[in-house]
Amino acid sequence: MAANRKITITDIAQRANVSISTVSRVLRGTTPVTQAKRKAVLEAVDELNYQPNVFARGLASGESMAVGVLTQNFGSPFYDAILQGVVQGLQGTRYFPLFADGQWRAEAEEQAILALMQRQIDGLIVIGGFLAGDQLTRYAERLPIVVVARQIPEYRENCVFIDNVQAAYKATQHLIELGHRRIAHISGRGDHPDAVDRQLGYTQALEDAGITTLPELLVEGNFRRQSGVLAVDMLMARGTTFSAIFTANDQMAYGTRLALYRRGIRVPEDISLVGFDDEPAAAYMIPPLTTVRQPALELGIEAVEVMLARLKDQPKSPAPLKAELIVRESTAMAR
Amino acid sequence: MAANRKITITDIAQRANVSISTVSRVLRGTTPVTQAKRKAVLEAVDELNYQPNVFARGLASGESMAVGVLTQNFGSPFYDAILQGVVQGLQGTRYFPLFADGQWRAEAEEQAILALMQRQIDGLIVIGGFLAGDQLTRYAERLPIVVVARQIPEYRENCVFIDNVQAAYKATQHLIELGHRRIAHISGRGDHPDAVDRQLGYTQALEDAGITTLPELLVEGNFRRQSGVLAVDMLMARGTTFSAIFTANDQMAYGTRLALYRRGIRVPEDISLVGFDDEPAAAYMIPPLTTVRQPALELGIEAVEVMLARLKDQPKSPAPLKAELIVRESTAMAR
DNA sequence: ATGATTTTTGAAAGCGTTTTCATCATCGGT
DNA sequence: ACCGATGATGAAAACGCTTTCAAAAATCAT
Repeated sequence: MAANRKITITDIAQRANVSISTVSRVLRGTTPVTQAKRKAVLEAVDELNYQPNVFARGLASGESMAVGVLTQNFGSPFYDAILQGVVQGLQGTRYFPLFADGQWRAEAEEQAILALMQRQIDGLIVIGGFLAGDQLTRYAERLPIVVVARQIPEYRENCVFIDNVQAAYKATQHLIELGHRRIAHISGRGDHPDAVDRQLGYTQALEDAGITTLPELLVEGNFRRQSGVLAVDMLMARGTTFSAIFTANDQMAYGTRLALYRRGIRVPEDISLVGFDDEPAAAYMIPPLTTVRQPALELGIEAVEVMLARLKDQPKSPAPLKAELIVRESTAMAR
Repeated sequence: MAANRKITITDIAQRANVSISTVSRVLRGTTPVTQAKRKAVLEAVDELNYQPNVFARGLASGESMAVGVLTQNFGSPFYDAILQGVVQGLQGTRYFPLFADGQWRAEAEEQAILALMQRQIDGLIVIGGFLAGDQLTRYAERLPIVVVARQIPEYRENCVFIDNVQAAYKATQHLIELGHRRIAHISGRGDHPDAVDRQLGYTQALEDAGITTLPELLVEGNFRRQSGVLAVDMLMARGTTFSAIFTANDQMAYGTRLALYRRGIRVPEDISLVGFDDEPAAAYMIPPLTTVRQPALELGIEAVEVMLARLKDQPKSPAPLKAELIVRESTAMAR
């Protein structure tokens, strides 16, 4: 039971009475091998509990059987849900995911990508992020990249995302249908495409309903909880009135909710609140949050599909995924 | 700018006018090399933007410079915080983390470990999990393992964890000091050591205060939000009364909170609630949750330290880390 | 200077696979 | 039976690095 020498392909070859080439062939299934030998090899593999050495394989074949996954931050519920999808999608394939995080900073992101590439990844899945589009397309010349939850115009064929404008439109529309007229919007970081698209959806919905957009009802957040509370402070300081708030993600909705709670403002009686993402926690907010569900898991899975297809040299366009409004208890008719 | 052939150590050697052995030596710093050559090599590396091939390295040296990190579930805030610590701790070292998740199932956990080992990891950090202790020690014969947020008696020297009994004791004591006498406890999975320790702390605190532990105030959850709401249903169905609830983690506290909200029971006016973990979201619960803060980030960082020390063959015992009670607004004096 | 050490260096032998290439066996057609 | 094709197989050459070993160069004591 001690640390007996690592067993290699040579051991298998001897045991099965064939050459190592043959062993390799049955293992990879690249070239036909007679039944008898095939069987002998497989048995030997089984008996000796042989595990091919990934490094030797990678070195010889040039393939790492690894796909890099760049997220922004472990612990962000929405991103993590996508991660889960990726893991799920990769399950059962011969590929292994290598994760790295970009910490919401283009620079860190770039470093992470470099580290992943140094690890010889065969492909890269980028979840969100801030890295400039052209930078990304530059890397894409070196290896297949698919981008999730973000849209890069010049690289559209490999982007898996939902229509943020439309999704935000729906959310706003819901509020309008409930009779709200003065609807505040707490947006995401202005340099983030998702943020601008969601704000656009908000504006359009208002416009289509003949409601003029008021700048004093708009405040820019940064997608984090804390910025939700700050945003409410800001809104209050401005002294404007409003009966509903639409935040560009759930996290900021939680912050908003807390700020309102502190002021004794009830949700949804006094103010209706709608978020964006439908993180698992949204259903447990007090009161449960009305929000736009992004199919995060599905996004992750789809990203893997697209990636695998490209790795197989049979490119496939991402299937369109739709966001859906989930009405819970944080929204009510305007008084 | 096309995909010019990958540059290798040989290119550097030529450019710097030395042998590849010398290049390898300056890169690894294993053997002294004269200033002049060293400089030449470094320049060549820089000019050609050379990146060593990890596979070739791993194959030749037998080291992968990768450490496996087994988590239970991306997306669990507490586990993710530890993950962050690990990432942070690894930053700047030559090691790269390889993540895998065990999905809260011993079987999946084992598979994940196998997959990681196949990737030739130099060490393994296991975060929590259910894999039997002896199983784990068996793997530990093959490569260095350090366990975080879990205590395995026979492997104590490599476990980084906090004293759950004491931490739960503090939480319960806090409730007692506020005048609560009938305190319910929603525990974690009975097969999880953390769960039993926390319950033990709860029982002891009660005992020390001369309060008898009532079985009807105890209900077993599974650490997930949903089980918090189920637990409250259960408690209610039993028809017992209580003025406070201590849940074995924050997630269940959220579920509990929601169940109470649905019944129109106020927190903390009617019932005080305390959680465990202090996930970032706890501060944003309505009302902000009193909870026991586990130093998750620090746990992760410490785990890495211990691992790196072992990898350097200079074993180091984990530093003790303490949990801390964070009093917020979900607890109040008993009426 | 000289020989004995010590340092620095290059050649070459792995590391465990994959894959090309040549060989050998097998097979169908005549 | 015999020839050309076809298929299965093994030998050996990569893959890009580390590391041992021995030679060459530098250093030291005398």
